[in-house]
Amino acid sequence: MGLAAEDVERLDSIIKRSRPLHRGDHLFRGGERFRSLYVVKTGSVKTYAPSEEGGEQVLGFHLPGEIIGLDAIDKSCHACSAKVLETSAICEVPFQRFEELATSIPSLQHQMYRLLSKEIGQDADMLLLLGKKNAEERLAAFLSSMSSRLSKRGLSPTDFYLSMSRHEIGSYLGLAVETVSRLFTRFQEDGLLRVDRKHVEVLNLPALEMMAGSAPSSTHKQRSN
Amino acid sequence: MGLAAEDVERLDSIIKRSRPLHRGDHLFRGGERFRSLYVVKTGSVKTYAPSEEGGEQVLGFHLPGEIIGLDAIDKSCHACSAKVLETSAICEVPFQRFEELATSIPSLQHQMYRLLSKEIGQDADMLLLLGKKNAEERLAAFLSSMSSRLSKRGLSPTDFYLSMSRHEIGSYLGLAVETVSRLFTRFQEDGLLRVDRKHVEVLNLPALEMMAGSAPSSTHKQRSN
DNA sequence: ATTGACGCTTGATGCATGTCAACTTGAGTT
DNA sequence: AACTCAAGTTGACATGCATCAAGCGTCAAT
Repeated sequence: MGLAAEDVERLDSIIKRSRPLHRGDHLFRGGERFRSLYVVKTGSVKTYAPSEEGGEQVLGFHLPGEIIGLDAIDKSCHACSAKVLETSAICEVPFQRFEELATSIPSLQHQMYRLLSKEIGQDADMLLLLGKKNAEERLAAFLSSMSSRLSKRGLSPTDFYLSMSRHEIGSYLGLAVETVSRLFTRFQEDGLLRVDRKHVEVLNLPALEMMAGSAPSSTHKQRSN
Repeated sequence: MGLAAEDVERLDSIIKRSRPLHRGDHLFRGGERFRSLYVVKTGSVKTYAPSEEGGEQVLGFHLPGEIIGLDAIDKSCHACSAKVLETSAICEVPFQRFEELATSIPSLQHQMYRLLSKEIGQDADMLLLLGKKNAEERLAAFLSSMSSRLSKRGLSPTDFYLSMSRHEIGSYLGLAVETVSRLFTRFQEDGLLRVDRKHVEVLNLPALEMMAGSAPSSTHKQRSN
């Protein structure tokens, strides 16, 4: 991404590779001091805000190639927790060293700005989703997003396993588990998907994307505020 | 904020100050090329995503001291539009120059990371709000936020004018105008506020903050997913 | 194989909030 | 003043989705 080979090497040298982590392991917990960013190599991770009395709000799912912890730079302290959803390989990037390195490599610094900015843009998309879209559009958007993110990594955009539970999907999308379950059933009935537990086959990706693109399916429009 | 006087001067020298802008003026529109960040000096600005057929989703309100345009760094192109809500003084910071400057001032670079990170953290708060909170909690959170942001700038935390319409508040909070209106009325009946058009007096700030802090008021709890 | 726990699905019901409609108010214009 | 128009308020009604409840498949441990 526009870095000299020598710089890539320098960057590589500060990255820590840990042994594979397993389902349920934490990368960090809310309240801990922020030291490193984490990059998913393989597997998947969820970030969530533990709320009082056991409830939790899922803030995001992180697939290979994606970065975790950007929100903690500001306060030098993690506001959320990150938990591994399946056996995963994660790289740790000590932030202070990274920052020193970025100072001497302008193009790295620029990439970092872009990365942070991209995250902000994605959050804005999510805001729009939660603010304006109905249940059906939300799940369609979620599946479209999974599809495109996986295909970016060379995986099938139409055949994949969801490492998160229905409950976690619901929390992420601001829906009840039951609603998510019903929608999976409906999407299958409508010939959009074939679903078996965590295994999803997308049969009609364009239709899903259309649905996600804020075009209510029923003739009845709601939340047009 | 940890910058040498000399560096502050250098930063100052790249900032453009424009004549005051007026209600309805645009800082930029979605699709335009990204060149500068904007800092609100006085007044207020809203950012919004124009959707097809005239509808718009309000993405944020920006008060004095706050920065606009961070989401556009990634694609070098604005994804949303920014419109001035009242007569305002706005500073323009050409981003390319800023970036060059940051390269030679490590502490400025660090501040920039913090700024971007902070934005991400705030978006996460908003995600939580839209995903989990009911109408009452949302408006309480909105008012608490306005209160604290204004007081940071030395303005009254309990007596202020809202420069945005009820419709815009509704769009921002994912609620219908009517719901917002009813809530203002209810808050007033409950002795939390005194409201007259755009003028708001907060009579019981702690109660508002309590309400916003994801504690459902009615005994009936909902959206505990 | 049995048990238990958990995640998922499905149906029935209720409520919060969206939608529709009518009215009021305030601000600007003539 | 009288008029106009947008913004806000309020009431009546409709509905999408949460909630409650029950049942079922799956998996791990015994």
